[in-house]
Amino acid sequence: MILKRMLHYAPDLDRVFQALADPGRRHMVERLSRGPASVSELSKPLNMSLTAVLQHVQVLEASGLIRSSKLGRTRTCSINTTVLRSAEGWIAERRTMVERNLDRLGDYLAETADRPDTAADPEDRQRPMEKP
Amino acid sequence: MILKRMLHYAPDLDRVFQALADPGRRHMVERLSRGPASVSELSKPLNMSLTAVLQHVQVLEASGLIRSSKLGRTRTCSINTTVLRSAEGWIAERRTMVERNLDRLGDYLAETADRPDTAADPEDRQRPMEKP
DNA sequence: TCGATAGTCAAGCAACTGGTTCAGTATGCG
DNA sequence: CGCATACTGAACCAGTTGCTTGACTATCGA
Repeated sequence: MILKRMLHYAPDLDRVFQALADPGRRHMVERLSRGPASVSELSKPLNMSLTAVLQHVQVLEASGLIRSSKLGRTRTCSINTTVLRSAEGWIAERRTMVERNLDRLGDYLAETADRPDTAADPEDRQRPMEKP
Repeated sequence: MILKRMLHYAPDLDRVFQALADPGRRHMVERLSRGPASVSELSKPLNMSLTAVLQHVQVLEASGLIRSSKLGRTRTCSINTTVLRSAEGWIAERRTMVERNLDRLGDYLAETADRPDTAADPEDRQRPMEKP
């Protein structure tokens, strides 16, 4: 087992989310999630110059989302699941935190309710301060 | 602010990931994941003008990640878990796709291996085309 | 060897971003 | 009332992004 770098490396979420914010780049990630591909393969469905596609590849690679290596004249790109997982993890942590707090609020409301005619749908608890 | 109704909307991943790409905005999301907050509360740890914070709030709200409503003179922001979940879902789908394909590749390699001295660490299968 | 293929580099450009300041408006409170 | 709070709007500005074109290098295959 190779324990090289990135064992406890803080992935650069700025760059990762920035990379995912472009539809063309998401398209590339989607394509690469089905297996490795060359730069020109990635460019085919994308209606832009190869130069532009290469720039997107560089953005994705700088974010760590993909890796690439050149063999002969073709550069082959593939996805790095680690970074994908860490972006997913950041969102998941915040989401579960929100849900946990909403549940607690729900419990609190249930406990202190004298008149139980209040809303019970958890989604409705997201705007708890809208009425005077 | 942006009162656009997005009821059965396809969440705009461009805007969502773009919103998450800024550390200040992620800080706000993190804060809001612990409960609703006003704009000036959000601004406190952020070392920038209130105007700037408000602009970030507008970006987050346009992405659907947060909602806000004004009561008296204070605007209270809260997180929308739905959009958070859809961003998480997009990443998760790609990640599981990658992992599924890596597993299939692993199985294939295991089946066709005459000499079983090849690497077994799944992470190493991410660069499968580096040899002629 | 020659031409097609695959990528790379550099420069330029319009649009977008993330901040600022200044000048408001509306509300809460003593 | 009068002052502080909390936000809002408009204008401006430097830096970044997402492309483009044109010139160039390197490799593959007949």
